[in-house]
Amino acid sequence: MEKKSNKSATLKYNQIKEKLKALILEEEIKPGEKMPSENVLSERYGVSRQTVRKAISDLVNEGYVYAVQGSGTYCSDASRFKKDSKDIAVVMTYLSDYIFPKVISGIDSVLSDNGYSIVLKHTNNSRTREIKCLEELIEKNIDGIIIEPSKSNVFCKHKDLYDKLDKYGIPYVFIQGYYSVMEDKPHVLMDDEKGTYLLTKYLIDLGHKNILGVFKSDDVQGQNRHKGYAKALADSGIAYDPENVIWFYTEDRAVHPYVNLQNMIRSGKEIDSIVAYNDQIAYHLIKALNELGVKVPEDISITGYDNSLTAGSSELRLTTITHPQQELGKIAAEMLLKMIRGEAVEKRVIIEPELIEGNSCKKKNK
Amino acid sequence: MEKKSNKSATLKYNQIKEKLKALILEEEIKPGEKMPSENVLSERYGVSRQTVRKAISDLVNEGYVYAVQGSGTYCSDASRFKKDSKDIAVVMTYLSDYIFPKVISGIDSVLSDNGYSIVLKHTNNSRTREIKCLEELIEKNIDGIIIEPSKSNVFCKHKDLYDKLDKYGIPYVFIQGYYSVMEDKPHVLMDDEKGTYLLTKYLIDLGHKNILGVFKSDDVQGQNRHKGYAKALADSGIAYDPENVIWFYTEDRAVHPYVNLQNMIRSGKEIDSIVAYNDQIAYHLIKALNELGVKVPEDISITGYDNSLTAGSSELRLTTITHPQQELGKIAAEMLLKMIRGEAVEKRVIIEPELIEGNSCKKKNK
DNA sequence: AATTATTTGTGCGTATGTATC
DNA sequence: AGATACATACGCACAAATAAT
Repeated sequence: MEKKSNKSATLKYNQIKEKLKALILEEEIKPGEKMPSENVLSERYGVSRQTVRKAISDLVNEGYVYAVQGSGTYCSDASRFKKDSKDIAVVMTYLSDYIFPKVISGIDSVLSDNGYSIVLKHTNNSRTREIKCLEELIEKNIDGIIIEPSKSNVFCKHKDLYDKLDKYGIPYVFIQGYYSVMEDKPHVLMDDEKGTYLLTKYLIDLGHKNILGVFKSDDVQGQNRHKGYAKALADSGIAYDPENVIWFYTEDRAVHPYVNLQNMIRSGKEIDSIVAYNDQIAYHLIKALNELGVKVPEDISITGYDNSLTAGSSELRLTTITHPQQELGKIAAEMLLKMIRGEAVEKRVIIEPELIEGNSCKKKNK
Repeated sequence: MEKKSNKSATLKYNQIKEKLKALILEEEIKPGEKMPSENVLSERYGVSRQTVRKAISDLVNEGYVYAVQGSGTYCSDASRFKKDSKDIAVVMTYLSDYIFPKVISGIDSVLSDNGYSIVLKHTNNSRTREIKCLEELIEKNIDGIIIEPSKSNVFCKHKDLYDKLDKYGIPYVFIQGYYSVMEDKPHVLMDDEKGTYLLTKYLIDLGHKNILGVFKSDDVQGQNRHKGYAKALADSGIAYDPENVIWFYTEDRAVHPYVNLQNMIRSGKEIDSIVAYNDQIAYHLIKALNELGVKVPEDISITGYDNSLTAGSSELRLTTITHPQQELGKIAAEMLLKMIRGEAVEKRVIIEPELIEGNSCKKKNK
């Protein structure tokens, strides 16, 4: 082995190859810049043009340079070096049966037709896992990324990874949320604030005053849905009461809102309606209420969010907000394709929410 | 574009390259076998040795052959050619929110931990699209495939593609169904027959006699669920009546069962219960019944299949069969990993069904 | 164990083709 | 149109590794 490498160092074409490689690695010649011509090199190093060609041919195969007939040999820039993999990564927080399937099928409907495959990843809404995912994807040969940020309310500490993506020319689109430090990066999202505004207003119009809000605290969606709730109250002249809001973390979602609500009911707190973070939580809360003998919508009205209910035949249909998940996936995929093609895209696409009336809310008779 | 490809075909070294490549692909020269020497080739094709060398050099770079100085040039064996991509393809029929999310998260839970990524594909349950998918995947560098066969009841006409996978050493596992011509290939499935057997028996035990069966005709699941239904009737001494079965095709699923059932009811046909192909169809049928003023379970009992209901808080809970989709995904992924490692696996894993009692069925009072 | 033929690898020379600027 | 640069193609000589004698 050592003998071989010693020997290989004495080969003329290897010597030239190493010299050229050094020029590139030390950035004497920068990406996109022209290399010296074959004739120049053969004269400079006193070897035949064939020998120079062999050295360059190796460098081409290794991806350091590329040759254009009639023009010259050029130092590779990352994008030229990279050959299209026709793979696009989709990084979601959860692979649950909640909104993920519709988003992914929206994405797929656009990408399949354009010959792309989807590489699926998920982060469990954990920052650590998101970092691991991105690192893996950078290793791979990926043409672009559609990513749902994890815990998007917490400050983004891994901007360097996104900078790396920029450097490597790998385009990416955020969906459902975005990191505030990168608000100039393309993102597609719902107007979450407006959604809960509509719901809360709807409840107020039905005569409700003691409206409980249940929101997730660790993503922008939760923050925005809370804002819409508060704004609707303010606009209707109802005082905002922090005691009327239950905050929960992703990790808590299975027990915290459930238990808190039951405690409130048991303590005799006056609540006539609930604006829930999403449909899943709403159903969860309904269960908690039913357990205590409180009927929905007779005793308490409740609203959801995302219109995730598959079974429209179920007797209790939540009043909720359409979350055109498929549309969201489509738009994100189309933006990414444009970016791959080098076309310009809008930095921010906001999808308007629409209220879907179910039978989970009732006019308050006072 | 065309000009370019025409030109490249006239180049001598490309001609020789293609001839050699053909020898390898048609297995005239098998992996590990010696290629003709440069001098032999130069004489055989009437070109200079340098030209032959250029052709071979390209083949070396592309991985088809490798050269040993002083000895000769040899045909690569597949394992030498292929480097692990750490990608596994999952080919599903639909990316719906039905059973897909759970299966995929089961698969992911195993593969992520082992450093693999999922490449997601779907076939829309179309044979043509399945073929296109497989061809795309063969082009890519994939370590293995988990595939849900499309319309698995129809005879498999594309076995050659699976043979190609075998030849390339790409392992694959079928889930949810399998092609009968390849029953020796690993597959993981539910005991669908037993599932409907349990459901039908359950209805019979509640006193039902006129049990309508609604089944999908173009996959093995549908066939097997029908078998279980028929067997339960036979075991209980109830005559099987073809008039009591509605068959539908994938394409029809949205209207055919719905309309047919309504026609039956309108015509006054006596039906006291329904065994539906799956939960989705069951909910569909419930809607059809409600539209005609028929109540479930008061007037007609109904069973589903797959236990897909997310909202356990809905008032009508289907009596259904657990479809441990996550488990299914896990098992398939574990099998595939073993196959990649070259370990032996069971050819057939069958997951036992279990009845989940809801409130969609009622004891018949006669 | 040494020799020899074979085979690939290195290096150079020349001529012509073809794309680019 | 012409100069320049890379691409193809053939030729030769010798080196280095291998395999068979």
